[in-house]
Amino acid sequence: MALRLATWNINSVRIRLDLVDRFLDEYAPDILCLQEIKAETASFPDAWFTERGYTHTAIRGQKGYHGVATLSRHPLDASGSIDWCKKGDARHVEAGIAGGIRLHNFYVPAGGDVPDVEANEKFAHKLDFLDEMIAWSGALAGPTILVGDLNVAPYESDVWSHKQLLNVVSHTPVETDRLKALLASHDWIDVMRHFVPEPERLFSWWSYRARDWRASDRGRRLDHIWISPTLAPALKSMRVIEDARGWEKPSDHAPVIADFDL
DNA sequence: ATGGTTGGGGGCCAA
Repeated sequence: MALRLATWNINSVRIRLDLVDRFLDEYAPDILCLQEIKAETASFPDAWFTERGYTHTAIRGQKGYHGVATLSRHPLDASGSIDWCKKGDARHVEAGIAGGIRLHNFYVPAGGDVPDVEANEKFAHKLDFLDEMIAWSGALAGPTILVGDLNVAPYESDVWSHKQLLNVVSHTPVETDRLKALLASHDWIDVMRHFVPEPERLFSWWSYRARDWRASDRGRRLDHIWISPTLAPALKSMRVIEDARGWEKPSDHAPVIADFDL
């Protein structure tokens, strides 16, 4: 059974329904995982998705900030979420998909501007969140897929300039070390890097603040698709849809697609 | 060294 999975930090789902429509038309994922929906669960446009065949949903929204949604053409079961760092934030939702696979959709805290846990409690929260993920991941059993905006670009070629970003939140050693520990904690296969090994450039996010995001190409790989090693034989391909970053009124993140044959 | 842009929600904060 072919299964196409997509993950996309949409930066407000309601303001970007036209872009989502185009993406669904052109790429037809079976499952779409969104982050930063910026809507309460009750104001999520689920009827809009139902009309387009995404009749199974697992949504965790909150007012104004964050929020994740998993939308599927095939049944989802036993959805749930974890209250990371006991903050009550909507940053994670999980559900069962075909083949007994658990799918976890994450929006890891961005961490603010200053990479110092004493001066910046948002950065401390981000590191605590990653530490909780490492402990959780180490205890996982069964086939699992982890996707989402992890807000960390772990490798040198995941950013436009390793040296210039070493002290920039998303690529500091305390963050990249944690992401590598998280990868090791379950022997995760980093699907994007599986198909595009270092040192090839691989980005999924470009700042809104660039004059010309495509020309300057100062991107980072903040979005991820990871799978349990047992799912490796089912993995077929991966694409970053960079074009979508250039669509009208875009998200600052591009969607990432993985294809499986389960 | 700095500022650059976007969205939500309500008169700035988070990214």
